[in-house]
Amino acid sequence: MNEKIMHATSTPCGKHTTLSVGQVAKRSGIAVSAVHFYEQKGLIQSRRNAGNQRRYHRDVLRRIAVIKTAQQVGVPLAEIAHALSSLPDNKAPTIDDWGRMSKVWLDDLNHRINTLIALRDNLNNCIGCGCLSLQHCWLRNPGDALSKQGSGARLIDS
Amino acid sequence: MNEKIMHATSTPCGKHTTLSVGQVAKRSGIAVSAVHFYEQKGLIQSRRNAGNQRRYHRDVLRRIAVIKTAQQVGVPLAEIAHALSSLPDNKAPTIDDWGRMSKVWLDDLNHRINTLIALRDNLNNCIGCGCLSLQHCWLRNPGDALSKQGSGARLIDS
DNA sequence: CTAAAACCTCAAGCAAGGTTAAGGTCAAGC
DNA sequence: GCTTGACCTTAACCTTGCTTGAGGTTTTAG
Repeated sequence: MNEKIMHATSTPCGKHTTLSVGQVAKRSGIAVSAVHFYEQKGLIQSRRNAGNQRRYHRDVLRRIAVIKTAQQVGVPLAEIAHALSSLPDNKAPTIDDWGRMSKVWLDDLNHRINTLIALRDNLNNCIGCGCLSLQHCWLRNPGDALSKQGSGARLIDS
Repeated sequence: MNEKIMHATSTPCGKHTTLSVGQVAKRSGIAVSAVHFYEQKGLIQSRRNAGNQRRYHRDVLRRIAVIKTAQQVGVPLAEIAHALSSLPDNKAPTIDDWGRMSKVWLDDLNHRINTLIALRDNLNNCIGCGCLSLQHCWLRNPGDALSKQGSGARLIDS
C-alpha cells in the first residue's frame, strides 16, 4: 500500500503513470481479454504491482496500434510478434529500434501491397482490355501452380 | 456408363472437357479437401456425373486463382465469396460479369492497399523525421479508437 | 474381371485469434 | 469495514479455414 506509484490512477500527473489492463483496453479500443491474450502471446509486456495486477508502460498503446493496423490487412499475429520483438520491452523505442523493426517488415509489406495492387489492377485490366486473360496475370504469383500445366487454362489469351 | 462425356478424362480433345476434383486440385495447387470446402462454402460450383462424382467447369480454376490471391493478402473467404457471387456459375464470365465483381471489390482492395501503404510509410516516415509520432498517423484509421482519448497517448508529438 | 486409385459423405480434429464463464483477490469510496 | 468494481487465473467455448479419418462407391488400368 506504500507503493502508491504502482497504483495505476494514484498519481495525478499522468506523465509517468503506468496503465492498468482496463485502461489499456479502453484507450486502445480492444477488449481486456485481448490485452491478456496479446501479452500471453508475447506481443506486449507488463509488470505486476504489489497486488499482482498488470501495469503497462504507456508505450504499449503504440504497440497495440501497430498490431491492430497490421491485423486489419491480414498480417498474422506471429509475424507481428516477430516484428515487434525487435522493439524494446517496457520502454519507448528509439529511432534505431523502429528502424530495425521497419526493416523486418518492409519486404513483407511490399509484397502484400504488390499482391493487392496486382489483384486490383488485374481486375481492372482484364476488363479494360477485354481479353479476360486473368490467368496470365495471376501466374506472376510464385505460389500459383496453374502455369505449369499450360494446357487449356487460358481462354482467350491474346 | 453411356454418358462418356461426363467422365473427366474420356474426351481426348480437352477443350470441352470438365474437370474432376482431383484434376482441379492438382491444377490449382490446393488440396482436394479444400476444393470440397470451397464448394461447400459456395465459392465454387460443380455438377455431378452419373456416378455422383463432381465435375467442374474449367472456369473454376480462374475462381480458385482469385480465391488464393485474395487470401494471400488476408481477404476473408466470406468476402471473397461475396465478390465471386457476382460471377456466373459453371460458365465463363463475360466482361460485364468481371466488371460487376471488380466494382464489388475495388473499394475494399483500395482500402487495404492504403492501409498497408500507410503502415509501411509510417514506419519509414517516423524513422525518417525522427519525431516518432506514429500515433498521429495511425489515427487516420477510422477503426482506431486511440484518438478519442487524446490525453497522454502521444509522446513527442510535434 | 479384378485390383488399385480416385471419389463420395460425414464426423472429428487442428491452429489462429480471441471471448465467455467460474471462482477468487484487490482496491477505492462511503 | 464493507461493498462494489476492477483484476486475477484457468478452462471451456466460438469462428474461420481447412485437414484427417472411417467406411463405402466408382473409375480406370491391366
